[in-house]
Amino acid sequence: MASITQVAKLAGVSTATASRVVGEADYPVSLATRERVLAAARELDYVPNALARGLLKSTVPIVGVIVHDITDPYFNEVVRGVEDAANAAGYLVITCSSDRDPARQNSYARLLRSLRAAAVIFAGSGIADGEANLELERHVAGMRENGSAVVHLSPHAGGPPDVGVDNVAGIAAMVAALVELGHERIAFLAGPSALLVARERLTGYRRGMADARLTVDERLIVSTDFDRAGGAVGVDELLARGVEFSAICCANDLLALGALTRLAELGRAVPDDVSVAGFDDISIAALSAPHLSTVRLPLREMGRRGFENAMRKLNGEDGAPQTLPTQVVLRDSTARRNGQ
Amino acid sequence: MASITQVAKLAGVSTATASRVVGEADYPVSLATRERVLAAARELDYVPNALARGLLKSTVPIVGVIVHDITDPYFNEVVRGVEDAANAAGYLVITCSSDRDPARQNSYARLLRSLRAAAVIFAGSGIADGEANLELERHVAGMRENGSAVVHLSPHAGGPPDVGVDNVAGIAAMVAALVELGHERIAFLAGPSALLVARERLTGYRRGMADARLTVDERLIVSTDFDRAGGAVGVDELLARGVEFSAICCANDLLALGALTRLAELGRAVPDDVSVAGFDDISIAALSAPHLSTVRLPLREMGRRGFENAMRKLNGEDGAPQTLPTQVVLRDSTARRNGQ
DNA sequence: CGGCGGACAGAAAACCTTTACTTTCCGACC
DNA sequence: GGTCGGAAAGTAAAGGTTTTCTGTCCGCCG
Repeated sequence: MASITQVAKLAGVSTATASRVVGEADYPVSLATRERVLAAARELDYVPNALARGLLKSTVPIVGVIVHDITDPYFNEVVRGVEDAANAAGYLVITCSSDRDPARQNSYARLLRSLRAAAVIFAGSGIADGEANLELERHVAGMRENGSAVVHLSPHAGGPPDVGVDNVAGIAAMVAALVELGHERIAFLAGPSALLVARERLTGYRRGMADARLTVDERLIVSTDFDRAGGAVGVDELLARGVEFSAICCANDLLALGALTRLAELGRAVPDDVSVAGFDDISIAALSAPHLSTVRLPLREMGRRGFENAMRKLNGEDGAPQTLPTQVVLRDSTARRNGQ
Repeated sequence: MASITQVAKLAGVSTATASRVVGEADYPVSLATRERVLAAARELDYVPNALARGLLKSTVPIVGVIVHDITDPYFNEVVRGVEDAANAAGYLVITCSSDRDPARQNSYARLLRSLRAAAVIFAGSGIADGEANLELERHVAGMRENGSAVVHLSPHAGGPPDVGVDNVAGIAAMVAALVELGHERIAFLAGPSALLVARERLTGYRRGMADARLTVDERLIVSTDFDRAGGAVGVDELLARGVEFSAICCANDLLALGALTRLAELGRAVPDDVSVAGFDDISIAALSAPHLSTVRLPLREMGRRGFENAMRKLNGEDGAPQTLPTQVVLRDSTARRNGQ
């Protein structure tokens, strides 16, 4: 492949001059010379070597996004937001699905570091795992030392996110909406307790119940995986406990969707027998039968802002944390409590 | 950040020796020396610079995947497959959502080229756009010249895919299944005619009809976008044409899902009034109401194989084309024709 | 007419690794 | 004892780019 040396030779100039032309440097080059270089570059189909440039600048226009699973609608929406913003700025996006495995997350962090990615965005929630987090912290420190930006979109071991939402208020608002519909015995499918974001959402549930002066029956809270299967298991567990409830509030949409499926299999009518609410408003939430009531998170916007936040950090600006708004959207999976 | 020079200095050896230890080269290094180097590397938190290494080898362990939209379940499933295989081999994956815009696709190709990515996988279908394809061909040639592998998972301007499915046979099989259920007036939502894969699927429809000795009523074929909105529009168009049909076969699941929604709005019962079939079997196909009958494509497997094919090409092996099997899966959106 | 500054161009260093080529050393063999 | 060979270590070049530092040339001012 053609190098700048070859372009320079063909144009009859030094590599310095050629570099200044193709790199659009702020340096005077006469029009005639410029055109000759451009012509040579076109002729040789010259494409600058990002590795050489990166070696020199010790960073490359790549931003890594570490997610739990790119297949999860929550994450691919966020990634798309990052991509849109990154693309406009000439950056490429590396996606890394860690499957919530701290070891895999660390291995990704190391690869991204070895690549000198300009920024790394952690889209998923932090995991409570002291050992692994120690190594992660080392990598994060290393990236920062190298001048790379590190951005979090969810609560993590090091504190609150750089760009995020108020999970506590969001869930509390949904609980309030459920209470408004006459529900008092509200179950909560909480997700994995090791996930920081799940913990926040559980806190939101407690807060919402407290705000409504309702006491929390601990048997109504069940820890689950953060996917559809978890939703089904959660419903079964609730039923097995034989505890009464008229609504199920879920820590995310996937759980709610799983609950919907299981409830249908069991012949429980939603929303007539029981109301179900999700959280996140992933794209398929409006597609289920019945359409899912949920709390909308500006997922794509979070991705965009995450990238912008990274750029600000790269420019030495302060990248102050931002909290984006959430919004309760009531569709068909919730209804006024039966018998009211 | 620590360089190998610093590691070498700390360990009291030459950079060559240090490199041989950390790079796990096939070269004898005494145990004592090895341990000293390793200790120094650990102490300095040394992470090799992939850019410097890449500059030397003129390739970097990155594979780019160009998709139409990472948010589309079809593509994120494929990407996940690539990622799983790539990850196991120590490669990172760059995803590029082109939104079916040839210009954007080209800009991605150029960036990937400038990065000297080891391989580029085109997951989406080629687009019939002579002008843009010319530039794309230049980029592809440039990559190959650089020793990078280029893999296609869908039909493209240059021919059939390296790893793909038989779209014609797949759709024909679904048409046969519909015929088996007694349907004769089968409509077809064809997707965008500029998309090569959509053309193949249309051919499949014609083939299926011909196999059943049914004549094709051209008014039953409607070109649409390749998303849910397109499915709704397609249904409206069919109705506007006032043409009779008892089943709708769709060129992909998103279309079918959109058709399902629109049909429900219109009060047409599925499958009692009309049967609906999709194609791809994306993860949400089993979630709709009613559950969608469709043709299963081994999406994740295609991603995995795509990566493996790339690796084979990189190793100079022949990366012969593979066709993966498809399978008709009948769920609840199709039924025996009314009145039979 | 001497000198100065601006516009333009080039030479060379630096970024970090890997590896082909040397060099050194030591034991073994004739 | 001299030589050969292999193990272990080192030297230095190369890969492509950007950028600092030097020049050169020309017009203009005093």
